[in-house]
Amino acid sequence: MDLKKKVSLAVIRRLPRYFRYLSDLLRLGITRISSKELSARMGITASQIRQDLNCFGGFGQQGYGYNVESLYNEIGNILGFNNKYQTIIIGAGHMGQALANYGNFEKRGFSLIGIFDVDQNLVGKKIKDIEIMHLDSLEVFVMNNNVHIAILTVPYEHTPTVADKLAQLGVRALWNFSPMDLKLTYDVIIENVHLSDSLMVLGYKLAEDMKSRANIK
Amino acid sequence: MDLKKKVSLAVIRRLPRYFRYLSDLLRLGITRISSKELSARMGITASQIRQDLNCFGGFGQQGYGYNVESLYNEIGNILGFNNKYQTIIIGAGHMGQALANYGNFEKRGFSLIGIFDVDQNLVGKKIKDIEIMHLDSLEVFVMNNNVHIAILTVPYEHTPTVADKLAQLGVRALWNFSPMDLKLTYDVIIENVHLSDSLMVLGYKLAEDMKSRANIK
DNA sequence: TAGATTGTTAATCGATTAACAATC
DNA sequence: TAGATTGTTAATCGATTAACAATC
Repeated sequence: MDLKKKVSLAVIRRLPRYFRYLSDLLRLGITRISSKELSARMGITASQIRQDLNCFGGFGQQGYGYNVESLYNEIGNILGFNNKYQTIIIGAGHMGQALANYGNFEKRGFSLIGIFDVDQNLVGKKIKDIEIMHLDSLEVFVMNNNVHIAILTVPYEHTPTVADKLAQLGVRALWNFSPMDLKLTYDVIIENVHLSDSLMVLGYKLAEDMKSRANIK
Repeated sequence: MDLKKKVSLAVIRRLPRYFRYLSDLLRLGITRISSKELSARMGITASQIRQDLNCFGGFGQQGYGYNVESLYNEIGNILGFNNKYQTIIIGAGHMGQALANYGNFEKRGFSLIGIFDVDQNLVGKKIKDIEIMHLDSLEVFVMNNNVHIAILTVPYEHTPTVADKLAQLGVRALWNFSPMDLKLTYDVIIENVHLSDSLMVLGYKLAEDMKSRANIK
């Protein structure tokens, strides 16, 4: 049925970035933009911008460029901002609470409907009008609610167990903050964050930079 | 002086992952591993593993494979875990506090020496023995301390100003959590996290998955 | 109409994978 | 020595960039 070939993940990962730039342009009151201008702003080639966008359709017009607002809406659609995803957070530690408090997810279609933890001191506490529940009530909760996404911010050692349970209960996607690669027997969508990996890469870049500075001297 | 050509960022970004797997093997008491076995565990090709490692040196031995502990140490060295990086956090909101409380960074050489915010209700509060300071004291603090890295968890609109100031004061690297691409006139190392981009990609994957399921039915 | 800029094909570049001689 | 597995070169694959005809 779907004849067009799958868009590569490299392209998909650039979409949120396009969206942000278009959102900025919109705020600046700029109504049209050419791939060349956008290229200069974003620091990528105009060619890549046109290739990327044409994976999804011809949103531009020869001799004119792209209409900022309509392109903004198109990319929003592609990213699925019209969908509504029911989301829960597992692990109400510092990171879990930080994510719960981040308000911007809501307006992209991710609505938080539950937070779980095993710590009795946290259970009952409210974050953004959502009461933290005990992990024991997860099963019943998921069965009674259509949970699309679970955000995993649990300690390292509990990650595989919790992830497997969620998959088993039919949760479709996991946003994983544990520094661990999930290997599930169930078919679930996973997006890893691995913050510590990112910091280590920064450390590497910094070490390289310091080395090259030392060489110049 | 440095004749070997620069290792690509794609390779660097895999190093923390190798390190994690080796750390697991070490914990399991496994002393040697071949690229083939590691390949099976990590889900990447043995060829890629050997190529990656050989960017930095010949750590293996024909007919034997790699010694887990020595490879673990080598990668730790490459990632610069022996270096000590003095780190500060700008923005003591939920995310800033979550990062401050994350203990594992310390053992990778990132030591937290200061936290700053503009909110008077937060100033003076202690996180992990570090007192939150007012942003006004940033300048003096950076001049008196050798700050290598600043972690940026400030609101969107303040990001460019703060980033620029840090760069100007000589901070070498920024770990940026703002959903904004920093463009600095100063020469500073930047590693972006862009959590919301990651969530949007998850949303896209999920939407695709739901579409293909609907088609099968 | 002339100028601008897209959509798209072709060329290039870089990253991944395969193959195999070297060697433990 | 025979078997295993690396380090490294060559082949393949995919992603990025360049070029240009189509067209607004």
